[in-house]
Amino acid sequence: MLEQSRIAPEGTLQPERRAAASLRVLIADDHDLLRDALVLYLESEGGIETETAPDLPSAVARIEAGAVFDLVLLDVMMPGMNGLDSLQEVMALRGGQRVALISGTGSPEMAERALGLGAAGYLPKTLPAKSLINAVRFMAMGEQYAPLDFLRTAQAEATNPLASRLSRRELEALKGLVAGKSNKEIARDLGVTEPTVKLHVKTLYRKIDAHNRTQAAMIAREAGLF
Amino acid sequence: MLEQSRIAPEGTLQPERRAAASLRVLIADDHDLLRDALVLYLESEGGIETETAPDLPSAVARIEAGAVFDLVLLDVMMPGMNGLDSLQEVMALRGGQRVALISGTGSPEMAERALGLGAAGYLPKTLPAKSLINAVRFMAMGEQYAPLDFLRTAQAEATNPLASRLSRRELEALKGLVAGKSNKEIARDLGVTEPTVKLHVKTLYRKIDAHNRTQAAMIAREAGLF
DNA sequence: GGCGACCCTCTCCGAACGGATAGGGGGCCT
DNA sequence: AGGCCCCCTATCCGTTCGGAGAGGGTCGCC
Repeated sequence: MLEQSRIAPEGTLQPERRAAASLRVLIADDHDLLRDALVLYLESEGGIETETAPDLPSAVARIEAGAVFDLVLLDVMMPGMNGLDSLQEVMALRGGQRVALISGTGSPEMAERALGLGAAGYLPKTLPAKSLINAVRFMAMGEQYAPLDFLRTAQAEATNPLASRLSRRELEALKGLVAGKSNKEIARDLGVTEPTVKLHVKTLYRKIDAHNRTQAAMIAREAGLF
Repeated sequence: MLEQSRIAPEGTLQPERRAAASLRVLIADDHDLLRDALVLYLESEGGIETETAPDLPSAVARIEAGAVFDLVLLDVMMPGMNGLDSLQEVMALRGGQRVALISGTGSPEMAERALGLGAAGYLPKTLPAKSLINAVRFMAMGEQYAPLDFLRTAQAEATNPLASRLSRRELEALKGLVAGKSNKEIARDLGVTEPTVKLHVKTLYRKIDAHNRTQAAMIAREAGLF
C-alpha cells in the first residue's frame, strides 16, 4: 500500500501560543467523542484554532454570523446533513471558506463526486491522526486532499459493482423500489406515467438479475446503494 | 441545544509523567484518527496509560504476550472482529481483563446482549469525551457502563420493532420475503398452501407496519434479521 | 444524413399481490 | 369446561406486477 499523500511539515511545529496567522478550522460532527478529540489534537499538536458544531445548521449559523475559517470539516452523516447538497450549500456561503468532508463509512464514489464539486478534501475516519494535521494544512493552502489508496479503490469499485450499468431513470426507479414504493408512486415522484416506470423497472430487472421488486431492492441494498 | 461538552483545560495539562498506580487501557480500533485522539485524550486529560491495536488479532496477541490491562476497548467493526463472539474470545483470555465494546453505529440490542454476556460496557462513539474518562474509570472499578439514554431506546426498540412479536410461521414467511420469493414459493418451502402464506404475510405486515412485501423485507433487514 | 443510446408513452394479458371475511384444528391457560 | 392464541384452509375481489408487444422523441457519434 502506498504512502498516502501528505505534506512535509516544512519547519517546526508552532508552539501553542498561536501566531495571528494560525489556521482556523470549524469542525462539524455529531460524534462528541471524535469532535472533542479532534479539537484537542489539532489545538495541542497542530497549533490550529478550532471551533465545533454538532450539526449542520449550527455550522451554517456560525459561518453566517461572520466567523471566518480557513477550512470547514463536515461529517457526511450528521443531523441536517444531506450529502453533497449540503456540501455545496456550505461552499456557497459567504466567506469563501474551503470545505472538506469527513466520513466514517468511506464511500469512494462519494469522495470523487465531492472532489469534483470542488470540495477541499475527503477524510475517512480511518485516517491516522498525524496525517490529519498535515491534511488540514494542505487543504487550507488551497490544495485538494484525499488518501491515495482510498481513491484507488474508488476506481476499482466504479467499474465493478456495476450499479452504473443502469441508466439515470432506472437508478431513480430502483431508488423507489428500495423505498418500497409502488410503480404508481414512483411515477408520481419522477413526473412520468406509470407504464414508463414499469418499463424502467422491467429493464433494470434484467440488468441486475432480479425477478421481482423485492429482489431488486435487496440487491441494491447489498451493493450499498441508497 | 446544550453547549457541547468540550474539554475544559481547567488548569494546566498534566506533564507526561504519570503516577505508578494509573490505569492501563488497551484500545483496539481500526480508525487511526479516533484511536490516536483517544490515546492523547486519555493520557493527557485522564492520566491513563494506553496501548493501541489496529485490529483484533493484534489486540489478542498483545494480551497473550503477557501485557496486563485494567480495561480493553474493542471496536465492534474492525478487522478480525466478529461481533459478540470476538468479545467473548477476548474476555476468555488469561489476564482477567475487563472488556468493553465501542461502536459507531450504536445498536441498542447488541449493547444489551454484550452487557448480558458480561462485557464491561458499551460505548457509542457519540459519547462526549468528558464522559469517556469517567466511563473508563467506572468500568475499571468493576462496574458495567452504558449510557442511560442509550439503553432506554434499547428497551423501547426491544418491545417495539422487535421481530419477536411475530409468530414462528410469520417469521418463516418473512424470511421468504427477504429472499424475494413469491407466496407460492414460500408455501412450497413451508409445506402449506398459498392462501395460508398470504394470511401470514398480511398479518405480519400489520405487525411490522409495512404495506407491501418489499417494505417488509427492508424493515426486516434494517432490524438485522436474516 | 443514418445509426444507436436512452427516454417516454401506450395497449394487452396473465399472474401475483393485498385485503377482507369465514371457517376448523390443536395447545395452553384459568 | 370454555377461552384464547396460533396455526391452517378457503373464497372473493380489486389492484398491482411482470412481461410482451409497437410506437415516437431526443440526443451524440460515425
